[in-house]
Amino acid sequence: MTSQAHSIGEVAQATGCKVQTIRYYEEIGLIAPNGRTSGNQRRYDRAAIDRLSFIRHARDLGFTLDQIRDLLTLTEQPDESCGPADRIAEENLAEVERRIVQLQALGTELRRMLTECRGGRSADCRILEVLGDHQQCLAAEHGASGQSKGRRDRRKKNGGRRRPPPDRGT
Amino acid sequence: MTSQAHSIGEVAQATGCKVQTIRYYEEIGLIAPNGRTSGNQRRYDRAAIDRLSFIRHARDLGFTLDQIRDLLTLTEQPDESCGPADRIAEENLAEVERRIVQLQALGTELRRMLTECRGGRSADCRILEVLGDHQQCLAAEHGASGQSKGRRDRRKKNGGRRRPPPDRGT
DNA sequence: CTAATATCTACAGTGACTGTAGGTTCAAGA
DNA sequence: TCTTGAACCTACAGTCACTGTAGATATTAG
Repeated sequence: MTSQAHSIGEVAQATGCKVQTIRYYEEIGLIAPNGRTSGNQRRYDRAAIDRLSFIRHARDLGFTLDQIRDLLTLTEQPDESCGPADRIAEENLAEVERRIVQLQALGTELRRMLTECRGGRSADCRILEVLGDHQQCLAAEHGASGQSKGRRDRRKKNGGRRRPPPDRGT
Repeated sequence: MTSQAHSIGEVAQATGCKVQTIRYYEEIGLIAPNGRTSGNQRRYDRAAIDRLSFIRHARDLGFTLDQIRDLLTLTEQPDESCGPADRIAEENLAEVERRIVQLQALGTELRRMLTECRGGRSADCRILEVLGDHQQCLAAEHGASGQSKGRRDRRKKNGGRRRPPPDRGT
């Protein structure tokens, strides 16, 4: 009855999430363990595993964590209309379709570049040439990057250095 | 002077990059200004604008900055074979095609979820049901996509609805 | 009891930027 | 010449959705 108490490792195994990812989801408030052992280790029940499976599946389907948060709220209100869930899925589908169109344009352009350039010197390379001159690009409307913008809370104080400049004399 | 000295703002205008992005590219060693004014402001010539246009175009076509770094090196060695450029483009094309296939599977699944669920209570919602149970998912092989996009406000159910998409324009 | 394994916290790092604070420089108008 | 105010400067934090590390502690099998 009392669904057994699973360790975080078992939950990770069962859901296909990494241990760190589960802890990360906890940090941002998506899931919580039922409790802890006397030695402070997390323990989860069956419901937590289901919740995590839901999250994982939705992530695989391209939902953002914010969208998933909303979907999870909906599952907790079974008598409410599921219109919001519809809307989230629609939003997501529209985004997926936009990205497919974009990627197809990119694919076309890349294939064209590749068929036009087969060997030779860099100076004659169609790839480099096309990249250097957008005029030559057939896919006038390729804007590939899926940028994101969003927020979430606290943590992280970063001072990370990047790869140092290669220091070629310009 | 051969080529006029442009401010970073003019270059941003001309290439469609943001001012910060240009400074960021400088930080990671992709471009550098020709020099600075006595007041320490960056000045660019025509070649820098071309280089930045190249970068921007390649980014739009889905190349990573690391790939772009390699492509730029190639443009500086016009007598070398352009085989490496070919290979980078091929790599990119393969990745693009992989993503298209995945996104198409996602789209199919989302459309199916949406057509099966039209209104009703959350408790009966096919979307939430399918997400909760991977068995019900036709796209058996929708793997960790890593693709996502989204932005919205505040975590934890606030009412804050979406801002207009701040997508970087093309 | 010991050794191996699992878990804990806290933080840095990823890619490709974007945003902010607080100061400085530049160019145009009075 | 002086004064605005826009554009610029640096330095750093923050974004998404994690992943990886270090060093300490807990649990478990033998």
